[in-house]
Amino acid sequence: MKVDVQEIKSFQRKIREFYRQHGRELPFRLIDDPYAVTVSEIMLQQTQVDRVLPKYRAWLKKYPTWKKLSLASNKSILASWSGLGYNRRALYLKSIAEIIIEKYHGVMPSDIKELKQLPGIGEYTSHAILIFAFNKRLATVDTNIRKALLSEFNLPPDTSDSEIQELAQLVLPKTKIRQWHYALMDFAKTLPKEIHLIYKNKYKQSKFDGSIRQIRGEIIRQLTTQPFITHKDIAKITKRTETDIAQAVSDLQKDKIIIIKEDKIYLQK
DNA sequence: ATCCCGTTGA
DNA sequence: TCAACGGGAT
Repeated sequence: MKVDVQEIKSFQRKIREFYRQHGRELPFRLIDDPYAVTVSEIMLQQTQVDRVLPKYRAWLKKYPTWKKLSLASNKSILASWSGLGYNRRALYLKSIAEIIIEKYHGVMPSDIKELKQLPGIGEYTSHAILIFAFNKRLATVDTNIRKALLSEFNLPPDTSDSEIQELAQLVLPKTKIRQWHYALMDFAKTLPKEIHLIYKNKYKQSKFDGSIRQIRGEIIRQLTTQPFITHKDIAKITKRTETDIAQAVSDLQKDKIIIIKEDKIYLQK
């Protein structure tokens, strides 16, 4: 991957100018507290900003620190998460809080390897935390930034993640790394979707109505208002087949979201 | 009906 | 490498 120095400079100017005129001011762009940054980044995984905003504010009010979060019940956490989807993320966040309190004595590590060990934190989020909370000069690539780089440098849609990461590092400015990433993300939003992602139906999801997912959601919703539930209760509420319910329960169990004791279904822990 | 979009585990 | 995970606005 080689890119002309002048090309990099002009790209940087273009992105910076775009940000000066069209950059979004978002609450999680005004803070660098590692806890708040982590909460925002995990909420923002697979989830639009507009959906995250009210939940993010409410979450920080209710659980303002790692310590407070580590002491919260799963029931309370899942209730706060309701509406965001991918409920595993809420439990990941609580696990992270427990690890930070117990293993790191309340201080989030700033080492990439340590960060990636934490549940729910992968390639993108570990880098994002280092950039937004620890002010590191590092690049991170989400699908929007990927789209911006492919488009700007005329790269083929099948360019590998490692190549994109390398390019992102190459075009990284010397300073204001946080703003650079905000700018890239905002700029990328204005670009058309990647054709091959549409072609591969990457955004396609199976119908919600009648899905196992629908039952999963209902079970979790019920468990945020009562201590346990049975297969029979679920059948009555959802009017779904025993097979579908068994599947949903088994999936939730595998995801460590629920546990079963004497035919009763409880939230984990 | 379509759209958004990172991590995990097999 | 790839399926599974999610719900609400439009």
